[in-house]
Amino acid sequence: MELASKYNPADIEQKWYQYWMENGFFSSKPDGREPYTIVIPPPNVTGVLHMGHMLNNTIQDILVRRARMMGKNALWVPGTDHASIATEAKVVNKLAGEGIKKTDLTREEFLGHAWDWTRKHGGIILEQLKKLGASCDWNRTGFTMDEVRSESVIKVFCDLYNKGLIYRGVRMVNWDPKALTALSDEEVIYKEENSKLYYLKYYVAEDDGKGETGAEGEIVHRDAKGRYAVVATTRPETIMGDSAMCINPKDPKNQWLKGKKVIVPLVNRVIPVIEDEYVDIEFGTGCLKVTPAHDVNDYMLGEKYNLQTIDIFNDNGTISEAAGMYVGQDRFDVRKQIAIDLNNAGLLEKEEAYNNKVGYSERTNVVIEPKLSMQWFLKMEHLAKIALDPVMNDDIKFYPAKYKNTYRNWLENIKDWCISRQLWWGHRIPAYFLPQGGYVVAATEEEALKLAKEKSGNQSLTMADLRQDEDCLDTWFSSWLWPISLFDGINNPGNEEIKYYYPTSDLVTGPDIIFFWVARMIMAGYEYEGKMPFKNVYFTGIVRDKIGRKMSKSLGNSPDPLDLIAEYGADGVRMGMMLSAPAGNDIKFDVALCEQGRNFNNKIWNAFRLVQGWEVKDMEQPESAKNAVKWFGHKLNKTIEELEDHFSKYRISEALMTVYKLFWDEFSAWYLEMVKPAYQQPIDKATLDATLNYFETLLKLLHPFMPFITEELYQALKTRDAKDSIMVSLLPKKEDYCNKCLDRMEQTKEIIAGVRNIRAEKGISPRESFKLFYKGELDAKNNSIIEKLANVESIDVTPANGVDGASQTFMVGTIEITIPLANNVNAEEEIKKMEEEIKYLEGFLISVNKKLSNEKFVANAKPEVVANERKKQADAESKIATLKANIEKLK
RNA sequence: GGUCUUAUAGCUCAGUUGGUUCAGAGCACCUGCCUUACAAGCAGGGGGUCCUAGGUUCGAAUCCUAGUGGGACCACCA
Repeated sequence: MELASKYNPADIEQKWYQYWMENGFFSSKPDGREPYTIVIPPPNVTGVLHMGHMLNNTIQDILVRRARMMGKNALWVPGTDHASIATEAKVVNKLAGEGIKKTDLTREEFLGHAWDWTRKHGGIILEQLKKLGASCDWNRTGFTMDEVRSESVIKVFCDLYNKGLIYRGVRMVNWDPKALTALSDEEVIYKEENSKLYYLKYYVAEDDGKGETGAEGEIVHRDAKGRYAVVATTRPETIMGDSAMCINPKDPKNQWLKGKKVIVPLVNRVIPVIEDEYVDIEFGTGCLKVTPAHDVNDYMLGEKYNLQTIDIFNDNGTISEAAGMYVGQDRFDVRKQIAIDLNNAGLLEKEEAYNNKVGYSERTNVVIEPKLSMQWFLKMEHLAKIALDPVMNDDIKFYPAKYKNTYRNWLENIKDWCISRQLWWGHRIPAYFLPQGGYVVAATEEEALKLAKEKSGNQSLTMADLRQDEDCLDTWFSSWLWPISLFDGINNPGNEEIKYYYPTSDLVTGPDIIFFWVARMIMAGYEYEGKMPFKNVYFTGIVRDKIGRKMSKSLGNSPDPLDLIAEYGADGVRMGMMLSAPAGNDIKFDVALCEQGRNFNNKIWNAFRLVQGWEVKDMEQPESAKNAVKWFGHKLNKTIEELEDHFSKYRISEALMTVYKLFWDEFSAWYLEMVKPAYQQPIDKATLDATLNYFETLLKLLHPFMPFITEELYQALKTRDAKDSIMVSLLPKKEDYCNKCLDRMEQTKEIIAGVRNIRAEKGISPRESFKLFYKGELDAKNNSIIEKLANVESIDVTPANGVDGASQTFMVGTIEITIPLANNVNAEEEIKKMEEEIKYLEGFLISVNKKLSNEKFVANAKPEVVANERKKQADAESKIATLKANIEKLK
């Protein structure tokens, strides 16, 4: 059957994925083999595939497919994350579109909608991963909120509570006024912003009207209304919450304010001036307004000096009743308005442009409000301690290692983790409040009731008397158990699966979640399994567009991965991703790389077309083919060795490039040309068999990178058993190879290239054959190959008196090759060329001689280095002599 | 402000303990070819002050110092 000259991936990808699934090649059960385990970083359940996922999952698939083909029991566990805030926000939006407010629904009703949404959109991303070729064991698909995982989360919460590591209290937390929930520190992203610094007048209360000029250095502001202090603030809308003004006691310019009281502008409340060294004398005017309810540092001052805390914001970021003014208006509207009002009242001294950093919610992208509230916290000191050393001493290896620093830095400065969220979509906190106050923590209602009875001494309590905490847990409080909970290690400690698959082998993820997820998994791993959760962590880069911008929806610079797959094939896209993705570096993605991937697929396809068209005949194996077969065997083994080295260092893009060159340059451009019979001529059986075997080996080496085309050709190469597949075949083990043979072939290639070069220069057709002479140590083993590929009719030693007539020479190492050319030589040109080379060699010789005449060099350098220089010297001298002789002859 | 990281061809990057394998690869580019597997191809070719300035050394892309320009993370700025 005639095959198309272009490979069409669409035809086969679906077919083979189906085949793999039907035969259960992805699934794994514990057995006697060495396990190799990866757990997927669970994508958001309602998310869609983006380029970051493509990169991440391609790498995981390459690793797991390779491990499988190395005979390990390879398991890649897929799953999704319930993504508390993100999903809840989506559901709230969707309901809003239908005119339903979350506040109009009961918790149960809302969760009903959320589950509907999850069922509808959940798993789309997993289907997309299948298009990419991901070899996940789909039967094991987990979800952070399914039964097993939920039970694990609750159990762990109770355990940590009972260990005294979880506590509840009022603290200043990051409040998201859109999602209406607290966030952890890690969920706040600080962004540079061009804002304004407002200078507000705080008049001194009970001013005597006269006042004194300040002592030297003091700045005393005074106008018709009296003396005043100036406070610089970026947030004038918070003045309603002011409860003090603070100066640095050592600040000379504000000495006059000591002990005074000042009046909050517009609000007209009188507040004290306090002194604390926290205040930066250099900043603004050295006067700080203290708003304990709305700033972390002010909160500390408030605690220290026992100041009143006035919470002027509602949860949604509007001004509360407590403010007394602007009630119900949005905080940013009020900022604008209050500046106008202050100005009109003569209370705004000036405005300045100012650059500062503002915290935004990672999920909803609204400005975070520091807010005092009652939350649940996990103490981190103990957990940080057990997680630090294993990474620092490389029990768990980071690739690239530079992230060890980042990791240590975070762990050494860690703060307690706020784990409660004022959301419904998530694991509800298993704390139950008693009617008379206090609470109990328990995994089930029954236990809770029992504990409540004990605690209250009231045996007649019923469930109806208990009220479960409304909050749910931070999403990461479930993700951090992922490598354990996927094997049910929390609920069934020491079960067969957790014993076999844990610790997992490699984790592939982005550095952006090193704190959110990686560090916390390590904590949970040691706390609950007493062992690391994974042995190696491969941090991918961020996928950027080709001019370096982060890919984002708003920029519209992110291609749809499925469109790419449709255009270039999954294999082509996988290769495109990997070509540009050294570990840890950001990758600049360019569709041109997918094109390169597609072209490579086509190259493989066409190599197959050639091979499958050969007719075998009972005939002797030509000398050239025999030598080619031997050589390629060595080449293959050497490359396998290189590949193993690259993989051991997680240099995956280099590994790919190595196979790429092996297939394209060595196999297609050289080997196949060497063994290829003339057009429509048959091939001998030995060569054909060897070639088919090599082809199969190459497909195996390529398979982890390009699963689809390799399966297609593996199956087409020869008749296979019913349930055979390349993906469960074994990679060849590295065997010894002969370096001398490899070197010899490199020399052979150079000679062939030299001859081709002369043809190109002189415009001689490849069909015109000629004789070749050489001087020097040429190993004759590959002569038949030279004859074939360079179209040379004979190879002989150059006669002592040279070649008759015109000729052309070139050097390959120390061997001088001469080709007689009847009428094609321009003597002058040749002489000129040779003279140029002599000039270069003489310059080279001078530098070598200089080195060798340097006594210090000869004395200090390693003997082999000196010997090398001597050899260089000798070689250069002999080359010069040869060239000079040739010039003489031409003259 | 602190910590870390990085600078090599037009682009993306390799370059291990300093020394013939040290100035490389892929892509892009230029020239010639529709040569019966492949123009998504074949054969050739050009291209770099290894960021700058010092230093160590017989010898530096490689080690040290400083500077400049990227990048990342952390902290803080009222």
